[in-house]
This record gives sequence, C-alpha cells and structure tokens, in this order.
Amino acid sequence: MLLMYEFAAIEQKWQRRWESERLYRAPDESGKPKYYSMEMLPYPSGDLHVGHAKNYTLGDAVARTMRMLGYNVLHPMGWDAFGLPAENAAIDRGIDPAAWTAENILNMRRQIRLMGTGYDWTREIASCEPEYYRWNQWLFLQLFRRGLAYKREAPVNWCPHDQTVLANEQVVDGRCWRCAHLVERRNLSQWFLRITAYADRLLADLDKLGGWPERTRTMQRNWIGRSEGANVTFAVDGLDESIQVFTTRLDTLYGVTFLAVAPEHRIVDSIKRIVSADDAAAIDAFAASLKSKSELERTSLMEKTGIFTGAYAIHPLTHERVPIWLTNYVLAEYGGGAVMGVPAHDERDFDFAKRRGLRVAQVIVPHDEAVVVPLAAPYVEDGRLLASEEYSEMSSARARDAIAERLIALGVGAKSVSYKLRDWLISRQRYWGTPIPIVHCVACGEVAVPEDQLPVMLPPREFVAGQTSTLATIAEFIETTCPKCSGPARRESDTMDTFFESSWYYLRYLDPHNDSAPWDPRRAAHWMNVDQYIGGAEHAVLHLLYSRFFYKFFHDEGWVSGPDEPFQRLFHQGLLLRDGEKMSKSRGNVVGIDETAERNGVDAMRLFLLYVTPPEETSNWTDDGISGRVRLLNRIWRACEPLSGVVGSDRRALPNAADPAERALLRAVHVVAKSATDETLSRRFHYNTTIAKLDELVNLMTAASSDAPSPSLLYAVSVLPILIAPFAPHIAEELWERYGHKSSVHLERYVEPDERALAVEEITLVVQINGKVRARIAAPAGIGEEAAMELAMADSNVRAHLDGKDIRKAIYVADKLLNVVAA
RNA sequence: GCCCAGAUGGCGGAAUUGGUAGACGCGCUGGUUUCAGGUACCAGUGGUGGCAACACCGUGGGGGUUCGAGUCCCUUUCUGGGCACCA
Repeated sequence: MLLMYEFAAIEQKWQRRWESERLYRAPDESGKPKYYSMEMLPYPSGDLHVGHAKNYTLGDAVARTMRMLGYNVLHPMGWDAFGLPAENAAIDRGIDPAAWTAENILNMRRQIRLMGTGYDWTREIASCEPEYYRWNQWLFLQLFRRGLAYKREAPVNWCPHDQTVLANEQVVDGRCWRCAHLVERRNLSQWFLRITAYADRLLADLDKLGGWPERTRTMQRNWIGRSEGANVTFAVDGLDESIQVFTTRLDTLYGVTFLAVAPEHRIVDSIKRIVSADDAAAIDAFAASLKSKSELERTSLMEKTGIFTGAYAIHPLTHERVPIWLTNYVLAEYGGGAVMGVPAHDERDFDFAKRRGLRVAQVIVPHDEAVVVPLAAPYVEDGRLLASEEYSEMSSARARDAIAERLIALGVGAKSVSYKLRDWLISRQRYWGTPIPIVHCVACGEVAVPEDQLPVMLPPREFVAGQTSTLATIAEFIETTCPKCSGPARRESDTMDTFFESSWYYLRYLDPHNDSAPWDPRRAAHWMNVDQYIGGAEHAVLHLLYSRFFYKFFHDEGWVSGPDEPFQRLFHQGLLLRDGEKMSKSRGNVVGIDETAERNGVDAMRLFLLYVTPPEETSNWTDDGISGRVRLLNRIWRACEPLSGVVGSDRRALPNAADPAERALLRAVHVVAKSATDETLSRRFHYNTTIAKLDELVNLMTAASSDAPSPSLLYAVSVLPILIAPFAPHIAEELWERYGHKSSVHLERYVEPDERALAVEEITLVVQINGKVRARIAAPAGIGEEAAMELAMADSNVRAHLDGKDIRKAIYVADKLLNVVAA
C-alpha cells in the first residue's frame, strides 16, 4: 500500500486545536518587534471562493513567516458588514439584512478558518455592530465639529437602480461601480466630507509611500489632479457681477474670443435679467436640456454644444467685449464653472469655435516660427507671444508670470491651484448603514447628537419582499426632539457610505473592546503603522485614498502618532481566473473553498495558489495544476512520516557531510530557507520560487531515501516541517507532532540560512569562445583565471574552435564563466 | 488620445545586480509496479539536422551598444490595466 497523506482528518484536527489554544493571538506586550500585517477585510456576501483564498493565503504566509522570523505579528480579521447587497437581499426576499449578514459572517468565518489561516480572532470586528458604528458616529461628529463634515446642495451622482447617491470615486465610466447602471445628475442636499482640505498633503505624501506600487500612487496623483494656474476676473457688461475663470495658460489671455460657462453657474440668473426675453428663454431651454444629464453624458458622450447668452464680458486687459456662451463641455464643479475660450491654443475651445463660427485669435507661435499662418489645429504648446501688447515676444513661461503680476496689481486676478479631487459625498439614501448622528431642528438647524447619546441605533424594521424604503419612512426614528432646545426635530435619515467604516477599522483592531474611545492612542502608538497591507488594486482611489485622509485627520487630532500615513507597505494581489475567465455565479465556474478543501485538501490549495504565479500576477485556477501540489504533499509525507520515530530534536543540528549527494541535500534545505526568508523580508513575496526550490529539495530527499538514512537526510526530514509551516501549516504541524514535539511547529524559529550549508565546492565553469558556449567543465570553487584557462585548453571542443585563431583576450567571471575572444 | 505594466517551449512560470535561457510544475511520450487506479516510480520532452559527438536557430518584430543582451538603448507591433473635455 502506498502511504498517502490523509489530509481531511489532519487538517480538521489542527484547525480545532489552533483555535482552542488561541495560537495566533497577538499580545500587546511582548519582547519582540511588532509587525502589523493585514488583508483588506471582506464584505460578508455569502460564500468564499478560491479567488478570496489567493488573497488570504498570501497574507497568511507572510504573517506566519514573519512570526517564525521572530516578530510579534498582529494579523486580524473582520467584516465590512454594512452595505447594499444585504439590503438588496432583504428587499428581494423580505428578510432582515442583519440576520442575512450574521449568517454570512458565520459561514465565511468558518471558510476562512477552513483555509488554515492564523488570525487573532479575539480582535474580530463587524462594522454593523452598534459597538463599532457607535464610533463611526463619534468620528463623524469630530469631523463635523472641525467643519470637515458639512451638508450642502450640489449636483450629485444618482444611481436610479440602487436608489442612492454615489461618491465621485464610485462612478466608473459614468456608471455605478456596483450595479453598472448609468448614473444621473441630481441637485440634492447631501453630507460631504472635506477631503479637499487635505488634497495637498494627500498628494505630497504619496512621495513618502515607497512601499506602495507605483501605479497606485500614480492613480491617486491623477485622481487628486493638481493644476497650478491663475484665476482671472471678467466683468460682465451691464452687471455689477463678474465671472471668474481658472486657467493654466495665462500666456494665452490675449487670445480669448469668448467665455464658456456651465449652465449651472450663478451668473446665469443675473444674465437672464439683462438679455432679451428670447435669449432668456433659450438659456432656460438649454439648461433644462442638460439638467439631468450626468457629467459623462454631457462631456464624453455628447458633441460640444452651446448657446450665446446675448451678454458680454469685458476682457480685463484689452477691455474688449467678449461674448458669453453657455456650453455643455464646461464642468460646473471645476475651476469655478467658467472657462476663457482660447480657440487658437486649446483643443476643446478650437473644436467649439469651429462648430459655432467663433473667432480664432492666435497669440502664441513656436519659437522658431516668425509669422502667423492660419491654424488647421490649435497650437497647444508653449512658445513666443504675439499680438499681446507689451507681452509680445515674451516666452510663454515669462508671460505667465508677467501677466499674473499685472492682473494682481489691477485686482482682477490671482495665482491659484485647482484640484480634480472633490469632496467625498458620504450620504446614502439606504437603510443598511450607519445612521448619520445629526438632528434637524427648525430653530437650531443641524445639531450634533450629543456623544453620550451614541450610538444612534439603526431602528429594526420589517422588510417586505419587493419594497424599498429608507430610514425616512420610519416615523418613530425620524421624529425626535432637538438636543439643544428640546423643540420638535427630525433625525437625519441618510446613512453613511460604507467606505466610512473601512477608513479606520485597522485602528479598531488594536482596541476592539474599548467602550470609552474608538481606540487608545497608546495602542495606536505601539502598533501603527500597518507594516504590510494586502488587497486588490480596485481600491486604489477609494478605500486607500479615504483611509489616508482619515488617518491624517486622526494625526492632526493627536489620536495617532508617528508617520501620518496608515499603510507603510501595500501589495496588490492579482486576480484569479478559472481557465482564463473571471469566476462568477452566472458563468457557473466558481471554484468554492469547501469543495476544494474536500477534494484536494487545504494545504494543497494554499501551495497551488502561491506556486502558480507570482502573487501580483493574474493567475489561473486549473484542476490539473492543484494535483501537482497534492503530489508534492504526498511525496513530503512519504519522505518524512516513516522516519518520524527516528528524528527528534537531536537531529536538528546541521550535520557535517563530505559526500557530494549529502552536501547537495543540506544545501537544498538552506536554499529553501533562504528563499522563504528573502522573499518575505524583501516584500516581494514570490513564494512561487520558494516552493519550486521546495520541490527540488523533496526530489533530492526522495532520491536519498534508503533503509539506512544518512545524517543529512535525517536532518532534512527533521527540519522540513519548519520550512513548510508558513505555506502548508497542517501537514507541517502533523509531522512535527509525530516527531514527538509537544508544542506547535508554528512557534518555532524559522530555519536560519547557513552560509556553510549554502556554499558550493564544485562549480560548472562555462567556457565561451567569442560569446558562444563551447564547453561546461566541472571545477573546484574559487579557481583562478589561469587554472580556468588551463582547464579550458584541455577541452577538445574548445581547442577545435580555437584552431587557427589568435587569442586576443579572455574575460573571466569568478566561479562562473571564461570567455575567450579570438579571431 | 494620454499614462503605467507586460510579451520567454503545448501551458503556468524561472533566470532580483548584463554572464550556462527554459529551474520547478502542468501537460504530453515511452517504460516499471499493481487484481485494479485521475493521485506511485523511472526516463524523455524549445526547434532543425545528425547514430552520436556536436552544429545551427531561438526570449513579439526591426536596429544598436557590448567580449557577452531575455536583461541596457532606439524604434515598432500586440496585450492587460488606469485616466479620459479638469480649462
């Protein structure tokens, strides 16, 4: 009978024991250096599949290796438990979202344990629990107190399917990030967080984040979108009011032939009063036609349109009259919602001017051109100014400064910086979320719920299948009294964007049961920052930006200390596909955790996920692929288990060996140890190469097995469980126990790579002639150039290729290569 | 359109700093063992030629630097991702 590794019983046995012994608990006090390692917390949607396992297995391997390298590792897990899927399930089926969520958490916690992960479950959190969202509300109140949370009416993104507004970051290609329906534009009064107040710091501090993927930093940079330029004030002819435009190209100011204004601009109402009734009617009609269109529809999807208002602005320097147009392509929310139209030097203005027959006035020419020729396309580069009064002949760069000075002196301009980043809209017109702790009083206005009245509990409600509703419909929740004046008042009926909860949960893990503060700053001082954060790249401008904003706020408030960035190192794992396709229920190609654990075992699954590609790459689940890892585990079992009575702690000292095969075996052990250590400490996490080296080791062990095992084989067998513990924790633990050890292999120190064992005595000397390999000769390590040349010349193939040629020179790379240059 | 990352056997990948291209695994081919086997063991497996020794070709295409290039430079094609009227 072949000896087979009976994974099912063994894996269960150890998962139970780890749990009952709380093996992975991270004490707040320890003599060891701390290491905070975390994966993005999951939404409890139902079932986990092997795609989730790829993420958690990587994080687990990292945490386990760091623990075995001597760190006090904090590796927590929790649940991002508020959100729309639960509410939608509740509406579909007429059930309670809390119950649905609790059931899913139960199942997913079981599945995460089934993966053999080593989390500190004593720190588990769920964001839908009052103990958690109470602090969510508390943090909101602190933001409110500082003026960083405010309510205002603004054009916002409305998803007609999900029946709620969305943050800018949650609109992807003009569509709702969750349900992919086209987003509409609505003017609504909503709660915002003033993330723009932190725009400069969020941008500048990206440079500190050397441990982040460059592409993620670039995405955040682009999202924040800082532009340096100037504001210019254009008076409106016939009005006391003016229009301010933002431009980065002040050097083109003399090329302005029109002003383009968003139909939402404040000036429009005033303009209607000074133009003809026909013009006013046309303005209204144009504004109405764009009113509900989203930014995407108005800009990317539509051609440029616009109407002349009938009014004129006055150019601040030339005092010429400039027609004011309303257009679809000017964004109301950026740069003041008005643009100076310079068709000669801007693609968009050129396009619009051509369509509407507006004048094109060239004022910049390339430095090497003397004359103005009719433009077939706008000239958008810097150059030399023309037709610009005293600024003519200046370079663009100098003119920008000179014109800015003049405008400032005249009081009609100022240098200015604009950002694409907009304030974070956090109101959601949905039930299953954190209630915003504000009361609207007729007399007092917006009043914060006093902190001692937190949490504002999410009221229970009946869900009837097919029926949507929000907190606004629950009268006993809405109707209240004002905390200030005790007069009649109404509670805020919106709940918070769930990204609010996930912007600070990494701090709650540090102090999950604290009922007087969201966390103790001393704990934060000890554990922060997160040393390694692992999660998907899809959060690059969502969670990862919001969290940075929150953390900077906390830092300013003195609640956290040290660097004002939460995540020192970030790693994005790649997707996991199934046979080249995305896993999804509708395709029916989802590989579940349970069935995989049952068929192949968890250790095999973990090894496969780490082995198939480097972790940042998209990888592909195949049933054939995992069988290779099942085979590896069986080979490990057969190499080690029969010797379990022979090996014990006395076999763990590195033996001396003279025999080349034994030396190779010892070396293979330490090659694995070095690889695992290096891949972890370098944060490259390419455990695929570590496991390939493990394959080589096991191949050597299989070849070396005999009735009289050598000291080197016994050594390899005795330390193998330590080597594989981070990757295949169950089989490692089982072998360890069978060797007679009383405590867990996961409490052992990892095998320290030994230079003596890694040293090679014999090398392969590669002999090249003119760069082509002509011989490979075994040679002792440390051989000198002369001796190497002698060996090479003794080789018949080398001599044949050198026949009749003069040796010009030789390049010798120690212990590797000798290249003879000859002609 | 702009920005970023890639392209290596039938497949996933290895080669971290210019120095043996294809480690390791999957698949495939042949064999051994077994009453039996999707899960064992052994051997082979980039292409062409050759009994072999060996030779030539080979890391998307083209060019270059170098004694030597998957790796560096220029250019080009394709793939993936992000941004996309931000004035």
